[in-house]
Amino acid sequence: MSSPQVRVRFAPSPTGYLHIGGARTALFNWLFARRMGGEFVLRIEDTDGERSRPELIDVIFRALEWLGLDWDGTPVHQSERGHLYSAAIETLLANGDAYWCACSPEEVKARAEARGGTPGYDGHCRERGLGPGVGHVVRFRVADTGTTAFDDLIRGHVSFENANLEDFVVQRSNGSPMFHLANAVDDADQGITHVIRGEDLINVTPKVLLLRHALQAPGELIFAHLPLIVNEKRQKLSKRRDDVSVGDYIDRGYLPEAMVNYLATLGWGPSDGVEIRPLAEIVAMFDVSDVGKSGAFFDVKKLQHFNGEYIRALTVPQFVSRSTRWLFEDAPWPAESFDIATFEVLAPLVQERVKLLAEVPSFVDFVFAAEPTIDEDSWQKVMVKGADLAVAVLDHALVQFADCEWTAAGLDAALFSYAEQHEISKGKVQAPVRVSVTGRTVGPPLFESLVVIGRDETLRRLGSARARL
RNA sequence: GCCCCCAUCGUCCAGCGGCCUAGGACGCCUGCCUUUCACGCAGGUAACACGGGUUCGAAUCCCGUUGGGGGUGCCA
Repeated sequence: MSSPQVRVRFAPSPTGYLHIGGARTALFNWLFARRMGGEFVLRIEDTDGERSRPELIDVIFRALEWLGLDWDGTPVHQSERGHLYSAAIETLLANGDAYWCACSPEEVKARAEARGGTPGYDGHCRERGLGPGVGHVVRFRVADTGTTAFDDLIRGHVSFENANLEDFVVQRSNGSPMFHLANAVDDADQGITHVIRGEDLINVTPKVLLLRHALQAPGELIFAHLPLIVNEKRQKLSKRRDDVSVGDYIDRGYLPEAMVNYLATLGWGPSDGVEIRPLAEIVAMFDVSDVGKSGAFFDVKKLQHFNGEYIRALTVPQFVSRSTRWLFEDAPWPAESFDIATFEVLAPLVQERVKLLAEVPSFVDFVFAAEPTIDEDSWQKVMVKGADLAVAVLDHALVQFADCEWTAAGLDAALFSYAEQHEISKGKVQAPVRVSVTGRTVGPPLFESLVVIGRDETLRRLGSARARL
């Protein structure tokens, strides 16, 4: 009757914000679950009371929601399941699979150095028959011989010599469980079938396997270790040195569709080579065993390209609505001078020019600010080095714009009559007007911009710039 | 040090023994379009780390070397 249901989990630790690596792990778990018609559940791994910051849990949930990775059921918090871990530890102790250890971290380290620098616990308390006590931890007894191995969906057969595994801690001296233990217990308790996680955790897999075996966990857990996402130096992305907070990408105006799509191309790629495509298609094509093995560089330039594509694919109303946040928060103009209807006129022109939503204000600031912000390089190039032409063009525009038809076509005819008369390229002729009115050499199409600004203000800015020459 | 993993253009992916003169995408360069920028379009640049095998045949399989990464916590 019950076909083997697939159930995967994303298990963030609330010691920081959701970062790019975590988002990718969550995404691949989600893709696998949705592809297999299984479940994707969340587990908050907050066994380390000192490092966990409860307030971050909600931040992580919101980032997942932003990405569109919906989860099944109610998230489980390890901090509320202490009894399960305690019971497991009791079992291990009772069966002789674990023992109490009174060695402090300093002692363990000192003995390791005395041995010749090989790190790790030496089994000092293995046969001492110790019981609970202040500063005592519980260690798992790893067999001295044999191997612990597993077949990874991505990496194939991976095996470890037990002799290279130390007797690791399963319960801290403060009584809280270590994550391997909580992990083994929860995966079994929650009926997890597949563990898809970063390769940085591949070395703890034998510990979890040993624990599961000792605890007689039912079924077999299938692992898939994802290649790490790396920085330009090909090192694992780090919160300290790299720009990895998903929240920061939200603030810069990346679209979640673009982020998720891009993340899906890191370590995996559709066989037909079409990278930018709807999530539903990715779900349909996804297969964990097709995931690559080597680290993938997080290329922001390529992410931006994806984002630009997604922005341009938006309808104009969608673009306007998605941009609003950047139009009101920290915008480079007084809030009261902003007018959404005016923005809507320019929106289509801005939409095809930005790669990030956060860039939107810089394309329309000259409309809402009292004065254009003059870009020095632009001014130098057009108004100083090209002063002669600038003077002539501005004088021409000042006259022509005073009574021409105030439409893009009317302005075009009025200004470019100068280009025709003097056989100068339109590009050169429009530059002084653009810099005078918008402050820069680049921006949305000029005449549409002037229409929005209005005749009076355009003439005022033209006159003001002319006076500076 | 020890353990584990990895190795195709600068980057991401395709390639799963012959279809490879190695394909697509980003980036970069050139041109076209054009009132700037951007978009779009047309081109170009550029890779199977090295050495041995296996095979009629290897980017694809095996071994080694080199290089890179990860782990080595009473963090996860």
